[in-house]
Amino acid sequence: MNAVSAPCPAAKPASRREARRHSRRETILDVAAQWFLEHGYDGTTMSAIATALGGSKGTLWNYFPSKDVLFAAVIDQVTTAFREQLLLILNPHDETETALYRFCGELLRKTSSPEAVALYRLVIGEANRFPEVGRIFYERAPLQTRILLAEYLSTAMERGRLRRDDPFRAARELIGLCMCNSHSERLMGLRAAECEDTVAADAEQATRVFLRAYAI
Amino acid sequence: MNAVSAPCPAAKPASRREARRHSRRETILDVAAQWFLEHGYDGTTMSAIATALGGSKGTLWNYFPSKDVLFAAVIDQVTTAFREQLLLILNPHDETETALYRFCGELLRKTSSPEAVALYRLVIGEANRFPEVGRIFYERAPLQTRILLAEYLSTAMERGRLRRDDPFRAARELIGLCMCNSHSERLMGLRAAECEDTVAADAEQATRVFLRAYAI
DNA sequence: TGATTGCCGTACCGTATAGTACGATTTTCT
DNA sequence: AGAAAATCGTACTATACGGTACGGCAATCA
Repeated sequence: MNAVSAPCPAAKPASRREARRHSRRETILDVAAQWFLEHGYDGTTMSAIATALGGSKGTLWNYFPSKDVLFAAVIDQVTTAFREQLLLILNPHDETETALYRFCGELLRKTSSPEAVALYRLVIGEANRFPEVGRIFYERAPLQTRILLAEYLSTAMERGRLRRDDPFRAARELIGLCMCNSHSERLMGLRAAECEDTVAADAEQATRVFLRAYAI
Repeated sequence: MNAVSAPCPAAKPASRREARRHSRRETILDVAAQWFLEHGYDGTTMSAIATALGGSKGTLWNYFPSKDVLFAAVIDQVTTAFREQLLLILNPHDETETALYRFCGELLRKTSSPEAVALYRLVIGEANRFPEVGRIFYERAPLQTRILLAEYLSTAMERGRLRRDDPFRAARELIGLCMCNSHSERLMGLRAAECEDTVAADAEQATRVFLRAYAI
């Protein structure tokens, strides 16, 4: 068992310096993330980040040896945060329709937030220059979501609630039915935020079509 | 009626100079398109384009007054070309299943080509800096495809081949079922080109699920 | 053929930016 | 308290890039 509320692995004795250094690093990552997400890689300058930090450039380079490295660290942190924020509810005690409907709603709300859209844009836009970035993001967020849903669908198929089929493929299809509504339009900047009514309607429609195709 | 094979509106008398100028402009657009698609906006320099042209920078600025304007012109040209290349077959005399299957296959082949992927990336990555670009691309390519499919579906519904429902929404769903298979993975750089077998399998699966959901 | 127009090559300007250097100052460790 | 580490502010280097200027050469036009 780990000690309770030990956020840091290997539990460094947390000398004052170490703690300060750690929190400073987090602050830098937060500020940098804001800039990268809002202005893209080239639109973000190290000087701007340093200024926004209220610190000097020397300090910035003390923590990250180059812009590339800082960017990679930001993507790492942001995708982790995104995955954690994307933990989705799939209550096995709910009616299948209800469970899926709620899942779709959550998925839509979270992937249509301005931050999520900015992250998608950044990852896709820099996929050429930083091939790692695409993989990291994909494996942390969309793939995890799909696995989670596939497990649920698998159980539902075994219990006779859904027609038996490849659950991993079915998961992809339900997610596709959700996202097809507006995700790419949003990525291209054609839609602002989504209102709750639209989300509910889209989630309901996706669930309905999916259930028709996978009825027993 | 327009004159036959008059590619240029207002049919300039095509003095030698005018013709030369026109073709030069096309060449510039082609070269610039290659660079922008492969390296992105910031990764492309005007000097590089000029060198690739075999010409000088002065000439480049003679045709386009700034990098922004050149980029906009490139997007305009490339999206137009993409739309034309995306004209899809929907033969009303085929069996519904066959028509849709062929449509899906074509759609997949065309949207998964390296050039198409590069274009999607460019548009999405620069959606912040060039808000126009997203709209232009969307209205020319994805929206046209969707309208085309919706018209076909509408007819099929009227003829009793498919369950009556909103054809425009149904079109979005079929396209979503196609694209969900691999499009976003490709945008993030996780897949290379697609082999024909995969395309066929994906098209078949999308058609099957769609038809189950929209059976009469 | 003579005037015009466009193109090439190259040098140049101004600016922006990643990254460095360094001395002064503050914070932390022992 | 005194040593060590981190931070700050600022000035600086090197480079890259968008865009301009200009003199000479080739194609085009009338």
